[in-house]
Amino acid sequence: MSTPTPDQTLPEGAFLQGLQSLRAACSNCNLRELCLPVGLSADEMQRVDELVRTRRQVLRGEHLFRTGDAFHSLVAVRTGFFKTKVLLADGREQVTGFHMAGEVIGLDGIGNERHTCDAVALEDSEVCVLPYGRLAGLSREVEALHRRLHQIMSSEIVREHGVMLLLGSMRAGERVVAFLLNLSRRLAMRGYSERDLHLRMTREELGSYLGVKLETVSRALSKLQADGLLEVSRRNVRLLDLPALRALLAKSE
Amino acid sequence: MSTPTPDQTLPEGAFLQGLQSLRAACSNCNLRELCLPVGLSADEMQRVDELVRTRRQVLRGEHLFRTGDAFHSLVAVRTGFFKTKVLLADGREQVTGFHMAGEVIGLDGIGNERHTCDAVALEDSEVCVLPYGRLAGLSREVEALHRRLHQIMSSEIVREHGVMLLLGSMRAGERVVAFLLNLSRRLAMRGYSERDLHLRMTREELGSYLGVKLETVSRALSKLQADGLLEVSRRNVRLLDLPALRALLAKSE
DNA sequence: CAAGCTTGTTGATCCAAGTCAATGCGATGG
DNA sequence: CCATCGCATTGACTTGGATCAACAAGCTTG
Repeated sequence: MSTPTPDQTLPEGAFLQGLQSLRAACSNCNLRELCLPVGLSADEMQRVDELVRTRRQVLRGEHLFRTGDAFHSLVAVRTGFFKTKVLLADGREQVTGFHMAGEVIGLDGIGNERHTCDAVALEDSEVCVLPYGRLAGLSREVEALHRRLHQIMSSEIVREHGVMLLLGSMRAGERVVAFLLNLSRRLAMRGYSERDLHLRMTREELGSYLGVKLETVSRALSKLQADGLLEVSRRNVRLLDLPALRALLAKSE
Repeated sequence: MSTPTPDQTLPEGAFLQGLQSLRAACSNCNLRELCLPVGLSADEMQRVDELVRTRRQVLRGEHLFRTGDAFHSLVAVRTGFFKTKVLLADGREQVTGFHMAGEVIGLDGIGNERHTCDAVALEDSEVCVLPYGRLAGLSREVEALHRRLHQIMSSEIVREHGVMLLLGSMRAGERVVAFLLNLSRRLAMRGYSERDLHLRMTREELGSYLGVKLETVSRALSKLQADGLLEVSRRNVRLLDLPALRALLAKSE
């Protein structure tokens, strides 16, 4: 795996059992600047720690939840990578998002106590389980947490507006570029290179997300490579000319 | 206007000034079973009444808010019809939703205190202004309101998943049918006919929402009419065979 | 009520992306 | 170490929807 892992702090076999609880705390998690506890004071974060006890391992290909599952918890991605997808009656599926460390999934379940989409790990991953009832309860006591929850949901709405714009108004090549730049930005926020991307999904999954066929994704990438804007080798993409890529989106070619 | 108005309870020129506050109350609003106060007890609803004082008239074509505007309030549509849209740098726009009585708009602004889309009235409308700060404050005291706010945001996320499915995985004809059935259901929930629809948007706006061109919308409607599934006359649509229309979506043709 | 908009319909043509098919290439496992 | 399998690429051909264009049908407005 060519990508560095952000999580080197915690030896897998911590020999003091007591360390387990410390291990599952937001307070000393390196994602705390990105994840649920943004905007919380040290005190407040400790109160959140008390309910974020459970971590869960999800292996590549496993479902975190499925459409129809009862909703109990949100989950924050700690390591790894997920896709969420919705299904049409005849089996067609639409990937609605890709989710990485520090992002919260499961918001769709709050409304009617059932999940309305599937979440699948695209690589071996670890998530923090956030029991919704307790989270909601605490958020009525801790204003910053209340705000943060609203903010997370609102941001998800805004993100989806962006996807709708992409699906409804862009051509295939633009969609691919928009996706790559979005991924680049999210990786940069986490301290990774904004130029060297390792795609965690197949061309088919990416195509589903972008509303095009896998061959179209492949051709779009080849075209961008031919134009000298990036290098592709299977799932590794190096963005060679970020300004030019951004310009492709700024004005419609 | 061929559509009945749901609001016949309140004479425009109420002669007792005191009635104004009563007028702007959720407690005696006929939309209370659909709108913000769903799930609230009578007592709780009265507490919400105290912050939902302001109504605002928005004329056809007027903006309720614009991208970049500072965010202060959510708004609940009381009468009328709105579209929300996002813009691309080069001017292309994507309609992200159509909003009718009882629906709450402006959730996109919570995340970063600025609106990220435009909301425009498609007919003369009236909205209830819900000052966000006070709403958030009250929701920390009134648990049912807290739950309801989360539910509204979650439902919006789920709605958008549906639009992504539509934009990413359906063909033009299916998109039009999905839209009509969705509108039909929402009208039925409000006590209107599920068969007689009056579209409030142009073919172009509908096309933008559906990710196709206006001519394609027009052709799809003509095709459905030729097949005997509905009648179209400009903006009036009568659904003649709801089961058949639903079947078009259930299995891919 | 005629002139001029805006909106909607329909036809003819074109092209971006879909479909179908062959090939390549890395990983995995017997 | 070779066979297999899943994933990706590329080419040839097709097609659904876009584009361009003409026209119709309501509305405004003078």
